[in-house]
Order: sequence, then structure tokens, then C-alpha cells
Amino acid sequence: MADKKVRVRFAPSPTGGLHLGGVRTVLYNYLFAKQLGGDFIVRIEDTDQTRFVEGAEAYIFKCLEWCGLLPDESPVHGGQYGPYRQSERKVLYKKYAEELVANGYAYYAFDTPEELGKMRNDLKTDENPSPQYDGNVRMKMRNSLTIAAAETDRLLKEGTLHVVRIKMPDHETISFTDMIHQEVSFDSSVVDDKVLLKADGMPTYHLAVVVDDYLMKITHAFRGEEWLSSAPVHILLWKYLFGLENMPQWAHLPLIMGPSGKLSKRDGAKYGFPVFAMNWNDKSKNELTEGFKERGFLPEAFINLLAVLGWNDGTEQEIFSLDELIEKFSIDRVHKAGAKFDFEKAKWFNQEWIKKLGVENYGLRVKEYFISRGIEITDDAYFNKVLELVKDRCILLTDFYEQAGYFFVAASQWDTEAVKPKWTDGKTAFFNEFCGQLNALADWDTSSIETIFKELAATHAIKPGELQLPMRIMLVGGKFGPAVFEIASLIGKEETVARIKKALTIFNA
RNA sequence: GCCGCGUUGGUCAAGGGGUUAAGACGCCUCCCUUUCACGGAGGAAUCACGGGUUCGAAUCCCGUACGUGGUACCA
Repeated sequence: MADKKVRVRFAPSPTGGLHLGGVRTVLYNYLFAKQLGGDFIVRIEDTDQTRFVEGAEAYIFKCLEWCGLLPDESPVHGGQYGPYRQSERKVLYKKYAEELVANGYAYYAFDTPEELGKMRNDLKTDENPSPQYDGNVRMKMRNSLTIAAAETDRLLKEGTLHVVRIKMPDHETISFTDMIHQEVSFDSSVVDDKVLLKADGMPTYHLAVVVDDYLMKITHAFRGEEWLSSAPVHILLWKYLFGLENMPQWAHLPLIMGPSGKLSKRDGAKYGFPVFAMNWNDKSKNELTEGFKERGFLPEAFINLLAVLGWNDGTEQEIFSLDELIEKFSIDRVHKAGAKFDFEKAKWFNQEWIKKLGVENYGLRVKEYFISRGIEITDDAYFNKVLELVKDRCILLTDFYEQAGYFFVAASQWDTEAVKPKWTDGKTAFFNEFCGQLNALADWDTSSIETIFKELAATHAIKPGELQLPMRIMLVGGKFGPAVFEIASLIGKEETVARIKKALTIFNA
């Protein structure tokens, strides 16, 4: 095992949006594989035909692309171990299910859903609210263990609907070493006889994951902790089918929690933060769920915040690029406990990445956003200069609209409350004269504008500070933004003078 | 109910027998800046509880509580 090439897989089922936790599972898979020069495979687990959702698979790949976590093998990227959609591998599983039955590790069960429901209902007590199809009841049900062989053959030949169930052994301790949790063990008699092959011929997750991990030569299997309870089934299947020595090493990742319990789409809606990587439009429900991308997150920030939600490198470093993560990630330092997702901290990561990355990395996205809000961008050099000037003030990419909009469109509302109480005729006189001097100014640059502003203030015997705030309101509309003279210098002489004049009429109204 | 997993400030977390129990987010105060930020300096706030073991426990052991996942012909 040690000398084999590392191969990991992410195995989503295409039933909806791609959740935070899903992306983190992808990330850890990816980091682990890339660090060891291995392969990252995406396999689509679409064995439940009733839950198929149009467009979900394509959406998952779009999200991975946005995150920059590209698979080496997948239904769209190809590879030698395909097909990579379980629905297209249907014929494979039956053989293994039959092998298990032949060896006495599994059996055919003919119980109808109604019979199953009746069993659960009849056996239900306060002590045992959810009875299982297990060693205690299997001999009372309709299966190849309880009916004669000839009868079973007949039912099979007649095409009677049936499933294949694993026969869980009695009181056997099943244990394994998880890469995160270390030794974990279970008593086989507390787990039920899970269905392996459904009546429609499709495998359940339990059979499919084992067969495909084997066939695809997976060496390390990362999955959410919600799978830990069914690990004994998978381990038994490995033992029965392919040998424990070939089983991948398991790592059960801690869950990402919401404000109350496991993080859900609902939490996002309730508390106002995204839960999916990208916008997900559920056409059947006509429901749009917001994504981190559309909320204004940079993929670098998204990856970064997910990486450190449950992992850290033991130093004080918090900002990591994908390359650094590949270098520094270690599964040993992944936390055992679930982590509550904190949107405030998530925003901080994005803010750090906005500051860290040059505008050239995200200018295009901001530009598209501006255009969608009706602002024409004709001069890219100017646009980039503006973004560079305001980027320290932005937490999300969408903040650029508010922080830089006035560089393109003059304000139509002014924070007059900030100036009116202290407004005087002397100030009006100052600004009128200032406009004249600006018109005559030969070198339109920040320091020249500032110089004449301060000199003129002195001749009017007004402190420059008394005039700077009004000037800001005139140019910006509100009490925010970079240095006023920088703004004036960028928007140009005509625009500056026009905005001052316009505002003067408002202030004096 | 049963089974599994977990538990260091509000949140993310370092630390794994002797520490003033790091750091970050958020919050508060101050400095910088006559805007808002950025940056800088401070502050409040933590080892779930109970028993052991030990000279000494946040760290090891056992209970309890709480949280969380599973208990489907869903993944």
C-alpha cells in the first residue's frame, strides 16, 4: 500500500447545491493528494434515481472550477478508471452482490416496503423507537435465510422484486484506525443488515463506495463524519470482497456546524450568509440559494477560510494560498471536533485577500458587477486605479460599488447633516473662489490641488479641516472614501468643479 | 432508546503533567487620520462538571452532563 500512488476521491451525489462542508472535503482531498503527488478523482454517486436533479452535476464542476480545485479524473475530465458516474457502472455491482450471497455474507430479501413498515411499527417500543432489520428480526422476515432454497430460486426466476442485504455477524468487534479519530470500534450486532443492492438493481452507497474505491484504486478515503456510523459495513465489505489489506485509509472529517446544529441551507437563509459555493437555482422549487461567489467572495479567501476551519499548521499563520496549503497541510492536525461556521471571520478572510491580491486578480469581476448595476466603464486604467485606491475599504467584492461608485457617477444625495450645521457664507465664498483657482490650475495633481486649497483657506482665515469635510461631501456625497484631494485628482478638473458648484446650490438651499 | 464521535473565551483555535493558558475574528478604549477605512497600542472574556492518579492535571484514567452524527431499497 505504501508504495502505491496516492489516489483520493470526492464522491458527491448530484442532488443540489454544493455545500461548504462539501467544498472543504474536496479541499482536504485535493491538498492531501497534491502534496503527495497523487490523483484527485471526482466520482458522481447518482445511484438514487429518485433524487436526480437536473443540472446539479454540471454545477458541481463549475464550483470546483471556481475554487481552482480541478480533478485529475472525473466524468468530464476523463481517466482510465471510468465510467465515473455510478449510474453508468450499474452492471458492475450485481456481480459483487452475488458473490457475497454465494459466500454467505449476504442474502436476498423479498420484503415489500409495506412489510418493512409493518415490522418497524410492530416492533416499535419506547425502549426501541427505531427497530432495525438486524440479527434479531432477520429470521422473522421474508428472505433467502428463512425460505427454502427452491422457493428462493423460484422467486428470483419469476423476477420478484428483491434486495440484497448484508448479513451482519453476531457480536463481532469491528475496529479500524481512522486518520483523524485513531482507533474506532463497533459491535457488529448493533448495526443493521444494510441493503446493498436495491430492488431496481442499483447499488446503495454502501456497496458502491467499496466496489468503486477498489476498482478505482483509491488509497485514502476522506468523507464527512456522518459516515462514521456506517464504517463497519464498509469494513466488512472490504474484508469479504477485496481484503482488508487493500482497503483505503479512512479519514472522517469533522462536521461544519451552523448556529444551531449541523450547518444547513436553512441557516444561511435565516442568518443571512451563503452556504453554497455558488448560486444554486432549484428549478423544481423555484428557489435560489446564494453562493459565496455571488456574495462577493474571492476563491482564494473561500479556500483559505475553509482550510482553517478544522485545521491549522500549528503556527500563528492564518492566511494561506492554495500552494502554501498544499505544502503545509497535514491530516494529523485536523481537529476531531466539529467547528461552528462564523460568517464574520469568513468576511475577514475575504478582506485580507482583497488587500493582498492586486486589482488585476478581481477587477474583471468588479467591473461586471458595476456594469450590471448600470455603470459604464470606458477606461480600464482609470477603473483599476480607482479600485486600487479604495480596496482597503472593501470586505466583499460587492462593496466596491458603494466605495467607488462616485468615481463614475456623481452623487445624487448628500449627507447635508454633516455640513449644514456649520455652514457659513464664508465657506460659500471660499468654495466659489476655489473653483476659479481650480479652473486656472495648470498641473492637475493631488499635491497642487491640496496646496491651493490650503493657501486659499489661509487667506480666508478658515482652518483647512473645516473645509475638507464639506469638500468630501461635495465630491463623494458621504463621509467616507480616500483622501479628498486624491479623489479630486482622479475625477478630473471639470468634474470636481461641477460637483462643488452643484453641491453649493444644495448646501445654500 | 441504542450505537458512534466529540467538549480550551461568543466564534476559530495553540498548548497534550509544572505556562502570567498563545494567536485570530468579533466587541470595547486609545493613537494615527479634521471622512470612512487601513495600520498601531491596550482591554474585557476560556480549560463542561464530578471523582480519581500525581508533589503537581487544561493536559492521564473513570464516570456524569451537554452537544453532535447515525439508526432508510438517501447519500
